[in-house]
Amino acid sequence: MNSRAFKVDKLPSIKRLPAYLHLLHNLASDGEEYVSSNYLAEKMQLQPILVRKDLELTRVSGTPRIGYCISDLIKGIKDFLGWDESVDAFLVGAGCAGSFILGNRDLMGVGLKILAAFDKDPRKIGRKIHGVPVFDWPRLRELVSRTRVDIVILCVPPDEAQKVSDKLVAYGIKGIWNFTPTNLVVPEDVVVQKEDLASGLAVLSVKLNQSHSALKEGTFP
Amino acid sequence: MNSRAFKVDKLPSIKRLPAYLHLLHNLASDGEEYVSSNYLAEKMQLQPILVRKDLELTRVSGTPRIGYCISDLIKGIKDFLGWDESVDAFLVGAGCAGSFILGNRDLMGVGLKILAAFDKDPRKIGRKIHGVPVFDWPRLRELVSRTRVDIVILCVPPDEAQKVSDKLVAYGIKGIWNFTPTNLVVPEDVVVQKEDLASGLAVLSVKLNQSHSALKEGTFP
DNA sequence: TAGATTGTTAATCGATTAACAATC
DNA sequence: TAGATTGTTAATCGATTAACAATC
Repeated sequence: MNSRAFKVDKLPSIKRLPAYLHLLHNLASDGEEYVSSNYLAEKMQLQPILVRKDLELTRVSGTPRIGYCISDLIKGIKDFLGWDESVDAFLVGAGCAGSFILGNRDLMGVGLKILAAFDKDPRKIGRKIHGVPVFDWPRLRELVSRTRVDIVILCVPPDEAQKVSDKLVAYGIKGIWNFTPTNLVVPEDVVVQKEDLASGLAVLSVKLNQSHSALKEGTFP
Repeated sequence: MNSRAFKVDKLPSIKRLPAYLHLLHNLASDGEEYVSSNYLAEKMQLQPILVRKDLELTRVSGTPRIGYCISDLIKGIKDFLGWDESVDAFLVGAGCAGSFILGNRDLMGVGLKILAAFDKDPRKIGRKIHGVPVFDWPRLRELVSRTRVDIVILCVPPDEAQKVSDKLVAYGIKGIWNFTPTNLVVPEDVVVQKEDLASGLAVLSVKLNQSHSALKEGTFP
């Protein structure tokens, strides 16, 4: 049971790495050379010790009194994530979700390069969205086999998601970034990362409710 | 330190609630009345016992041999999240991120109702995006005070995020759903939920790398 | 009744935090 | 040197899992 899901160590730390990367890029473009765990912790609202633990993943070591070398950290994080070279991906379904990703891919710190988008809508085919060409669905098979891309960003309507996923798997795709609310069933050598916006909203809702009632009860500072 | 961040209990469970809700809605529309923790666990790739623990949050109790009453669970989850009535929100910045949310809001299981969007782009103002009217930025202040909305979905460019956030706070907004990569600084009675797409990509990247090397080394089943 | 499923209590596991030594 | 910051080791905390009793 669940042996099929890749057990990855230190998932919470891994999830924080891109945020560190973003801060580090900002610092680097400000001309800074070193950064302390304290600084990163303050910006991200974490404990400094947690930051140091997280950065251990990169195998980069800091210098007491000085901090970590920013360019080393950037390299270290990218290296750890496999973002040293760009991550090539296709986008399937070029609706709102799709163009959201397309519009945000530079925010992801160079990690993501979307080579092509695929859609059924004839009005989109042949055009470009955010600089990425949109192809007709049938061309996906051919392009997958030609280009060695192994991530697909899945942004189709929920009721088509499983069907499309099955095809992607048949074409040899090994990683699916799933933006649909559908729980996909895939073979064990395929990795699915499901993105669920609603869970963020759930957290926000609960926190707001709690802060409201804390206010009412006067337990709030 | 960090006393300012609302400490919320059982965050992982809370994050899973919307996914249960989605499954339950599907089941309900198929005419099902009861569901077992086993079924939900299988769909979401979790252990059944974890599902039962999660559902404890709702205070709904199941019946041995039969399972949980689906409509009770739906009500229980919505109630716990404060989604029994719709969550009213404004969208600030109607770019790609914005229209992504607008396009996906029905997927969130009724939780979210976006009353209005605000943008600086004169071409968008006065039009509707996914049925939501787009207003000029200056009208935000007035509408916030008139409508009792307390969530804003923040989708502006990263370098404007802090400035806009300051204004929102000044207008009395208590919850910000932050889709920018900027680490916002806000007073302690304001809740910020930051959404970071890149962290999902990080997890996917690491899992893919691991599965590749497992394949090479033959450690993969 | 027998068997399936929930719910409770305890055990384990992993993430975060604390304490402090090492080092520049 | 003194002091700031990293890095190590142990402690704590919370989430998940296991075992099993309760119950329909």
